[in-house]
Amino acid sequence: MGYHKENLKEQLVEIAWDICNAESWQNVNMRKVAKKAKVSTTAFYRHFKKKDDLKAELMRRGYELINEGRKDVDTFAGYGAHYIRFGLDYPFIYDLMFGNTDLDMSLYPDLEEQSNAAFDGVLEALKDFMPDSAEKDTRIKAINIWASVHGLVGLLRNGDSHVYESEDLKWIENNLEEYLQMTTFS
Amino acid sequence: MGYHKENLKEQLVEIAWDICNAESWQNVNMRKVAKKAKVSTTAFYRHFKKKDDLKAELMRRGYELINEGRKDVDTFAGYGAHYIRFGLDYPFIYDLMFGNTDLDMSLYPDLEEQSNAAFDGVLEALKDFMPDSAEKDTRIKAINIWASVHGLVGLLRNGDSHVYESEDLKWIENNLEEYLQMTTFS
DNA sequence: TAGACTATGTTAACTTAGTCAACATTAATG
DNA sequence: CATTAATGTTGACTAAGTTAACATAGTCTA
Repeated sequence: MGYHKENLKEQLVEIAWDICNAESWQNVNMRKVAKKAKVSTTAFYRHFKKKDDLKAELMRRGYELINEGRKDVDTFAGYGAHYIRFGLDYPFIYDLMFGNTDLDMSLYPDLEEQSNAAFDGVLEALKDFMPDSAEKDTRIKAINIWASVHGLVGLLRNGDSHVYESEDLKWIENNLEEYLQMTTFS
Repeated sequence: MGYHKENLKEQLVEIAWDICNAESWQNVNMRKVAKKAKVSTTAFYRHFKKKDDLKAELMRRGYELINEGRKDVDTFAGYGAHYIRFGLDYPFIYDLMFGNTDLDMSLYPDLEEQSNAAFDGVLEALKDFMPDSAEKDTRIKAINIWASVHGLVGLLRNGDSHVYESEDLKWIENNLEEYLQMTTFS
């Protein structure tokens, strides 16, 4: 309980992650985070330059988590399902990662790296899956899959509208692999 | 130049639209909007309950714009391209509409209506396009298209990453219809 | 080991932004 | 014309990000 904390930076990130994960990034603010860590509001600024740095770090960890998890996946559809489940399991972290255009990723190389790794994963897996396909076709396909996976998460999360809340979305959610087969390799 | 303005509410919305469209919603704030309209900061509150109401109105207009435009489209792929182009032509309005989970649409029925209309459009068009398909398959397909269209806009906008900024994205952007044919009806 | 340099925390305060309350003025209505 | 409703303004409050000045702890070297 000294004046200096054990590993404050890590603590702050974890607290912020927890709040963001539970309540969305909008509910993460310096004063709240600091209070939970039992330090002054501004202690944060000894470890980060600005709040955006914290955001970037949360995003980076999100990608890291996705990238780790996918090592266990073998089928391609299972792969897509893995991404979708991440979006459903960590909805607010997911928002931060993909619903966000205002952060300049090039300012955060570590983040950019994880982000690229995530997409590369799709591409590699797809190459294995359809080895005979022309290089370009494979890449276009990968883009399409990436795109539709992310779009789908959005739909699955917004069950409020007339059309989406139909049986269909529930069916899709419970049959992700089959859905991906259907739509990707029809 | 009286104390009362001609149609202040409309003016405020238009100013906000312009700022948002040019610089993103983050750069829209009451003081700036009020200044451009040459009224006091708080005049806004005579016409809206809170800032979110303004956001909802911009979103609603975005959907309206999309829904109007699609009446001119006939081919199905052209239809998808129409959505994608909207995302590219009005990137920040698009962000507001689709990169946003924190607004409870059910609080804004007019907005919800336009939003539903947008999705219904996809569904109807698809039914026309593949009339022989089973009802459910059509709906699933519509969801997939909706999802991938939105995901694609995100990719097309983030040309910063290694993988995305490849030729592929440029090719897709210039050949939206072909891309949609390729990936949707392969 | 003393002194000095660096890292890490704290306090107070500044700034921007959303919003409200009290008051002022114009418009509308009986 | 008098009252009321609508619309604007001023001033102020609050929340939140951030900075500057100061304080303490840890480290490293003479």
